[in-house]
Amino acid sequence: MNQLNFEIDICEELCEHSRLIDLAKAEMLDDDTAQLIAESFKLLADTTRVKILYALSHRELCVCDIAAVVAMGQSAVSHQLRLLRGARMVKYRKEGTMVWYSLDDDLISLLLSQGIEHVKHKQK
Amino acid sequence: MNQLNFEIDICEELCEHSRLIDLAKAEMLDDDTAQLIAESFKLLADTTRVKILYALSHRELCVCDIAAVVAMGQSAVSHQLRLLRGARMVKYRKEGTMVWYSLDDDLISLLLSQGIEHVKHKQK
DNA sequence: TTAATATATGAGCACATACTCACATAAGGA
DNA sequence: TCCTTATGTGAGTATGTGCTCATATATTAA
Repeated sequence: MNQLNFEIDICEELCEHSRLIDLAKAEMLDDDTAQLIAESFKLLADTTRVKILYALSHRELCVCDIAAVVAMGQSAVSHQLRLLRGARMVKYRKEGTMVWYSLDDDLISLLLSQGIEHVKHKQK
Repeated sequence: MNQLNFEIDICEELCEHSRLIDLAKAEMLDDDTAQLIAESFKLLADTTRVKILYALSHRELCVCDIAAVVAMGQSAVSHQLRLLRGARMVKYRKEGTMVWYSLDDDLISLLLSQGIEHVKHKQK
């Protein structure tokens, strides 16, 4: 009688539905995983980086080309590339003084295109 | 002789590769679209919101249940739900004084699971 | 009406982020 | 060697973000 977990969605105590909460808690992502996921999305959550990744999803480009394409300064682009490199979303190869960047894997490109889908869908 | 667009990837002037840049510029997302995409990802770019959306991807929950599951105050959760509502990532229905939230469409859940895939993949 | 409960929201604050500017580094050519 | 070019990075700064706290709103019950 000390357990009151009815199998119905009725407010028990303080509005909380213990059964639903227990279920949801049991399958919840742990803090570290949730944070890693958030950090991945964070890298896709900036206009400049979206443009950079979108450009790279079509072809390899060097830093100053990227700067020209996204219409930002070389320094700003370099800073962003550093973040993307850190998350291994882009890879690069050096050729003399130039550095050519490309996407590190296809999942990024897939995520991006689904973001685009989402936006189109929400615009109706 | 005033056009120097060789079909080779050799640095022409100021390092920029005009042909690549022209191609990339031609297919580049316009500013508004890139910003909408970034704003969508921004909503997935926070640990608390990731947890909320993940919980809602399994079942409908009311506000205080969500608060219990993600271990945050009701106010904090309410603020986050407001953002998610604004982007139509979640929908809700009122039942008395309670409000039940659920995901607005399956694309969000798909995006989330691909974010999770990405993290798993990068962790090797 | 009054009280209780569930949710929403405005203000304030601490912290994160994305630029710019100046300069560092690295590779090539004269 | 010295100079030029391509890229990287630290510092500073303006802006954005996500919480807490207090309070507002809305619904239900007494």
